[in-house]
Amino acid sequence: MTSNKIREIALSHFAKNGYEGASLADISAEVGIKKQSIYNHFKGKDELFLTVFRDAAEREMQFTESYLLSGSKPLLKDLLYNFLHSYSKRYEQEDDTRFFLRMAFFPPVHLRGEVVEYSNKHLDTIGKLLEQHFVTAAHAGTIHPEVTAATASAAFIAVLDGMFVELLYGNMESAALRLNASWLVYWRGIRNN
Amino acid sequence: MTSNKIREIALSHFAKNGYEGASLADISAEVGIKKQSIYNHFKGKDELFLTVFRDAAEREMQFTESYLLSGSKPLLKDLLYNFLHSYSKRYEQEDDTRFFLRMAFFPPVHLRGEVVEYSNKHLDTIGKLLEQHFVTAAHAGTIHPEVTAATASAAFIAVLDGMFVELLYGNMESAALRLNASWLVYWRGIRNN
DNA sequence: AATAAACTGACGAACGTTCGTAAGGGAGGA
DNA sequence: TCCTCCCTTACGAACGTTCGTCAGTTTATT
Repeated sequence: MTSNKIREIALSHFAKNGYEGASLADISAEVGIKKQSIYNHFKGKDELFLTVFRDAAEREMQFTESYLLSGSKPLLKDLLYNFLHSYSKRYEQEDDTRFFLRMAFFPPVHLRGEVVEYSNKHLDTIGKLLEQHFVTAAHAGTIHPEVTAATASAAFIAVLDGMFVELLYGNMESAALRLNASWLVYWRGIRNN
Repeated sequence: MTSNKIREIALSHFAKNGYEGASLADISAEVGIKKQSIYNHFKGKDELFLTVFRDAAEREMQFTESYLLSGSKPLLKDLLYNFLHSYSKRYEQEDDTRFFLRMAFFPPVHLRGEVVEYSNKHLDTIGKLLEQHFVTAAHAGTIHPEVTAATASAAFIAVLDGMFVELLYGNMESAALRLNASWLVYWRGIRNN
């Protein structure tokens, strides 16, 4: 399906060059068609972008939920640690995450509203899913009483974002280094004993 | 001086819209001149951008050094905590930091080399300046022996970046909330006792 | 025969850039 | 003081290019 091919390639271009930096000419060239042919599948650049963005947002959401909704209840320590590593691997392999992250930070001005809405939804979901685990862990005494579930959750998302930054800015290796350091300090900071 | 006015306004436009999103027409209009007149002061868009970027990078560097080179040696806890808060306030008030951060993440493709070079220099400087304080603190027994100076430093920069993300993506209030959480967990994670 | 999806061709608008030109001010000599 | 030369800075007009978009036509599939 050409439409899907356009989606895929458009996503990679948006991720790499941003909305303004990505041109329909370049995208269509890589697809192997003329840029005018894109209009057989999408009304215009905006619709193409929003379609691609919504798809990516949904896949991000699904990944998160599939991880944090797990019926099995692993140890908090394992859950969090694996989540960080899975997400970093995901970032490395999937254009989705790079694209989603870049657009969440710097959306095209005239589509800002829609983009921000989806981004917030995603963050809220992560936050709520996490909080459940932290509350459970707090009751079980896994977390030090000085650290509330809300605090542990907020700090964890900060660790996640810090990892994203290093992935965006540095590379896999430097991100792994930072992740190890962040995780060591973070877990020491919230654990009980 | 018109040249400086161009610099200032160009910086704010680059910060808000990115390199491709900022047009010489918009910039010059806000300055109060025609876009052709910019060429009396700069060879072109690239030179304007690089000039502005180098200036911003230098000011960022100066801010960092003035803070972390302080001849007086405050307590590590105070130094770090105040640094985080000062930087968040700086981000709020200065276009410099927003601009620098955005361009470090997503530089214009054809100027990537130069931009990355300056960004790395800045990060290295922060890292080295921090490491000194952490080494000192480690010798003084302020930091828990399980946490090396390098680890504490890397984790702290991650906290800083996490704060940047929330500033970029959220707002001052949400950033303050996250900062409090991150800081509480971080300090618990590295302190001795 | 009908329909989807590719094509060619052209459009106005915006982009960064270059040209020649004119206004203004300071320096130096008559 | 006046005149001239030069330098700076602004301008209008236009450049070639690229942008996203629209209309009409051909090709391929069913």
